[in-house]
Amino acid sequence: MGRSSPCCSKAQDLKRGAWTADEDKILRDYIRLHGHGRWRNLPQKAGLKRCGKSCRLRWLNYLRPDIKRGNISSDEEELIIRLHNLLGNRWSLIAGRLPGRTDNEIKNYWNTNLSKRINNHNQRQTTNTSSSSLQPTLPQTEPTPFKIDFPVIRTKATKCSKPLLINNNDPPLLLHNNPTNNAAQSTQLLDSATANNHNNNSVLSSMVTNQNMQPATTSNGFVSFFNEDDDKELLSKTDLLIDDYCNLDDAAGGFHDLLINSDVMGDELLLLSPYSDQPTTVFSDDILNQWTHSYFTATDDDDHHVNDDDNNVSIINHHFQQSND
DNA sequence: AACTCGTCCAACCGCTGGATA
DNA sequence: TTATCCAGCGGTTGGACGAGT
Repeated sequence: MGRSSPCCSKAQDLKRGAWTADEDKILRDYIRLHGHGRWRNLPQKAGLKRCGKSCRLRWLNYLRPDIKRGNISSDEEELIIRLHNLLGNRWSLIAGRLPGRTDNEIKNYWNTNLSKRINNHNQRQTTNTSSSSLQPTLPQTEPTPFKIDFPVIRTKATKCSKPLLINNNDPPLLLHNNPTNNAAQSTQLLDSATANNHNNNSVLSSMVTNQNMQPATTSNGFVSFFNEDDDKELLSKTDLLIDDYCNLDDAAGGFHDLLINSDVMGDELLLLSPYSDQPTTVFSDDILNQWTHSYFTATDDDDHHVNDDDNNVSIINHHFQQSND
């Protein structure tokens, strides 16, 4: 793979620094007319003396219509902390769980607010525990910062562009990580499903598994749920995360609960990720079954909820691409 | 009022890896 | 198979701003 030539050559006399309102308007108007993408050529076409990267960043972090303005709420803050515990500095993944927030915003918020608070908190905890066991506990009014001594999930997202349609009458697809279920076979399995089910409601699947994970009875990675609104919705294989379509507040067992209770998974099997020197969190079949069952059989009218009987749900167990290829 | 210092955050930079010719 | 394009990611930077002296 070659390195790209720098798109923002300093010799090109491109403007840098803060954007003006005029530039914003030009970019917004251009994207409104032509859509975004092709960032490299966009400035020239739009008449902006900026590099494509700069335009892209300005659009994504500021001009996008779905950007959420205003302070991070306490709920959002708590979610950021919990997601950071699980994902580490994967700002884009974290941002993906916070609608309207950008990775840059979350990263800045973390660096300027949360990391300090958490450091202070941990420092005080260390002091408390080292000095005396009779030290009073921290006041309960202390905001949520805490540190779960729990391994960060390291994912390796795999981008797939191949459209996939799966029969909604088929049983949910569950890919286990086991020695016979490597990435190629998973792809084959899904492609086969694709070929057999092109007239049916869509469900998105993903297929990256790790061929060295054992035992066969252990599932790891993430699970995503998909409901279908249209009869022929077309989705693409892509990288997924837990709760892409889950209600975070779902008391029946959504990701929120999983995050809140993540420390209870300490008893679950931990395996080494093939591409990281850090342990990978593994959800046992029991947890997955319990979680998915309660989720599927939840009986409210939320659009995100689907009934187990409908089979228009696919369970996708995925992630962890073999890195030693 | 002038200066210093710390904080915040928009923007930049280097890099990665998938897509494609 | 290789080179290049391109979008995206995460770390870093630097200017704006407010608080303190």
